[in-house]
Amino acid sequence: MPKVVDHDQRRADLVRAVWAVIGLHGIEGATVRRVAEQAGVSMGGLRYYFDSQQGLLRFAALAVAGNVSARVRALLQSDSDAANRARLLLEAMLPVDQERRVEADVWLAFLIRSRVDDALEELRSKAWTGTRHICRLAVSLRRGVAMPETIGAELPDADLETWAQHLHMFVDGLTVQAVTYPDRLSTDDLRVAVHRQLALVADR
Amino acid sequence: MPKVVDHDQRRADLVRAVWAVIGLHGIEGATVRRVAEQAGVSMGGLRYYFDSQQGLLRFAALAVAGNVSARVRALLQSDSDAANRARLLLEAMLPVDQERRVEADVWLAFLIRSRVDDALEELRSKAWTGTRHICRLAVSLRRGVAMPETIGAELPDADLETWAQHLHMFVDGLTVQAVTYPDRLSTDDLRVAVHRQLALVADR
DNA sequence: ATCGTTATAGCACGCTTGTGCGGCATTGTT
DNA sequence: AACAATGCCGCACAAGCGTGCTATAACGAT
Repeated sequence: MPKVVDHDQRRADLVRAVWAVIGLHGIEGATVRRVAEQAGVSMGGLRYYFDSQQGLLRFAALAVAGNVSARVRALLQSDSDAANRARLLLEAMLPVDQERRVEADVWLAFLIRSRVDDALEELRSKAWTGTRHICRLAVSLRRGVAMPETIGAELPDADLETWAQHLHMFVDGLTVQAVTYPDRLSTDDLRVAVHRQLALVADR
Repeated sequence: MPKVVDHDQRRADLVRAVWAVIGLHGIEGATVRRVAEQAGVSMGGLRYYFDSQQGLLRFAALAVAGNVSARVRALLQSDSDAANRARLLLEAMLPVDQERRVEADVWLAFLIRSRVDDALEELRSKAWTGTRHICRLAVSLRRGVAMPETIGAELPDADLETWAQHLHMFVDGLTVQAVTYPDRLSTDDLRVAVHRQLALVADR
């Protein structure tokens, strides 16, 4: 058996290259050649790990979702007070630092593309369900009611469910603005906005 | 003088073709050939009115902004009660019917692209200013204070300005969700969400 | 009816794209 | 040292792209 490399690690590197390229040139600028160059690999080398461009981009999109998911999972096992956990949950989805802004760039690019690219449809659907679930968790924490256990289950109180819906929209809006107007919405502004929105949820 | 056609009307037709293509295939699918075919024109015929693809797309994007702007202007001269006008102002920016969903598709596609396409930078900047202004108008109407006269001027009351900011994010989030999850957010849902958010602004 | 301007068509070119494929390099095993 | 499996390279090709350009059709003025 010859030369052995860590395939998972290699794929992770290539995915990071995809993110970098999308951050610089948008999703339509994420050509095979450019990704290969960014990764310091030849076209053939890239093709060895991803048999098609669509597969590469799909994998890169799933990796973003995986990042968010991992952060949320880690957070759910922490043990600070409820208000803080609610805030951290939302911030786990948002570009609260410079590195994460690229993540958000990539995410939004894929979300918009998913409207016309069937290969991303499952991702889009799961993204909605996941985000909504996290919003429900945050509302529950802020209101001191039991957190929903199964993903997809609505909150028993219709009013709280509405708050979760509004929080979901607010989060999406924040993402759009952070990505589109990075010079108008600093990471601090973003944090403050989340804090205030959660205060609204708690007050009423 | 020979064959005379209404250039503005012709351009408007071509722009509608651009919108249709973007709605079907996304902005990266908006090739010159496809737009020409959608408009029932040859490539040369299209080129007669737009000397470059970039010019065509840019014009199509500006036309969307023009639509919104026209609706808002018309609304500001109507004379229903304040709460209604506030609601209608926000709805003028949102995809509240099926036809307008395409408009939102196109708009969001351009907004995302503006991050990496310098030709759209001015558009992006003006979009932010305009949207924020409309949000300030809506807040003013709902709170019964004087509406700002100049675009770009912050509301005198810092609390109200914060509400305008949140409304702006909410509107952007609604747009994203209406575009990305049309089957999960009906136009009625959208209207209800706007109504509720404005009620929050009024209540405090 | 003729002319001259304008509107439209469509071909051709150079370029970029994704992908197929044959070959070379690398390295653990024998 | 020799082998063979694995990792990687980079060219070749067809398809699709934006755009330049020339020819033709349409039509108001004369």
